[in-house]
Amino acid sequence: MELTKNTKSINSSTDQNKKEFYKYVIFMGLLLALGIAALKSLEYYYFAYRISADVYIGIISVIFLGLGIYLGVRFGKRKKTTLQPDAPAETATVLPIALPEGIELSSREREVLNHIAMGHSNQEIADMLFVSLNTIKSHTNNIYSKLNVKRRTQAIETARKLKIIQ
Amino acid sequence: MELTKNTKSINSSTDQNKKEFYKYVIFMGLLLALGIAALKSLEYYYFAYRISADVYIGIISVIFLGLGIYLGVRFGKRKKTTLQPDAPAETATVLPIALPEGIELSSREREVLNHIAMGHSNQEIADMLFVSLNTIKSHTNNIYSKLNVKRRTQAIETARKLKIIQ
DNA sequence: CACCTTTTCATACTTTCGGGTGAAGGATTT
DNA sequence: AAATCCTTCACCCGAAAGTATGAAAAGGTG
Repeated sequence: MELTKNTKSINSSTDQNKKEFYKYVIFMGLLLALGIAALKSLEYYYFAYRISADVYIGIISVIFLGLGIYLGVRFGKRKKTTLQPDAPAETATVLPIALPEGIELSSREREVLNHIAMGHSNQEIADMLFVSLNTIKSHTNNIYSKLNVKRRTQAIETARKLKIIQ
Repeated sequence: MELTKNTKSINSSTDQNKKEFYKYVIFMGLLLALGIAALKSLEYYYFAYRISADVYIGIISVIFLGLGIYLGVRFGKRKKTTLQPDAPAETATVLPIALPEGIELSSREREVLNHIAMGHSNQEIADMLFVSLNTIKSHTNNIYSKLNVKRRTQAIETARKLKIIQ
């Protein structure tokens, strides 16, 4: 089960990377065109107003330096997110994950689930809702059954993926 | 004891940032000097061998573009190692939400935190990272101390608010 | 090298969580 | 009225999580 999850997330993330790559190729092409246009207009000024050659070269240098830095930062970040094992895997899983049938939490269960996601203990939830600890335990166990999980942290994750909370 | 540890790590990390910053300033200066030298030598060839002006400008553009990309990547990476693992996290943390002093989780702690957020039990995390359960317990307790929480669910909530995860 | 942080691990103890089972009162639907 | 679901509560037991304390090895820094 764990394995299937992993492969799924890997595949989807690869697809996303491809898309991002194409995006960047197009983006770079546009930027390059823009740069050449800027260069040409600069050239116009060069001949029209006779800027010093040094200044001209300096401007070009600065422009391309800035462009390069920008691209570098962009690509650096992209590489970074691609290489990261944790966060991207998770976000990638969010999209293609299957929702387990017509699960419906009751209103009370949703309420308890929200408290769980806020980091409250069962005792705290019981106190806040003016019911007994056992009641909250019942609710939590029902929630776990419906979400098909075994722990409250998993319940938070699953509920988040299913957009039940947040 | 825990507190002292935190403040110490904060100070040292700030110092490290400063040092790294100075390193990069020097590094950039050197690169700039190198770039100018290259430019001048190119200029020499320009006059000596009468390269076409377009080619000359093109070479300059490419050089500075490469330089810029390199610098951009370097800076992007630098930010990554200094602050957080996730690109959006780091940028987002600065802007919107209050960060409780200079909290810095170690890389291993961030790793464990991600596993916690994914709903894994301590035992599962221990198995996945090939360390003992006690080690994970140590990490989790350190995380709780640094995030000033008492439970793993609270840690998830806080980390999410602080954009340390997701 | 000394110092500090990080990462690792251990032991022992307490608290919280989760699983199983059962049940009672209320609301809604059939 | 019977069936069903929701909400409430109880008890017990095992598993997981959390607390406290200590310590040792590895890596980086002055």
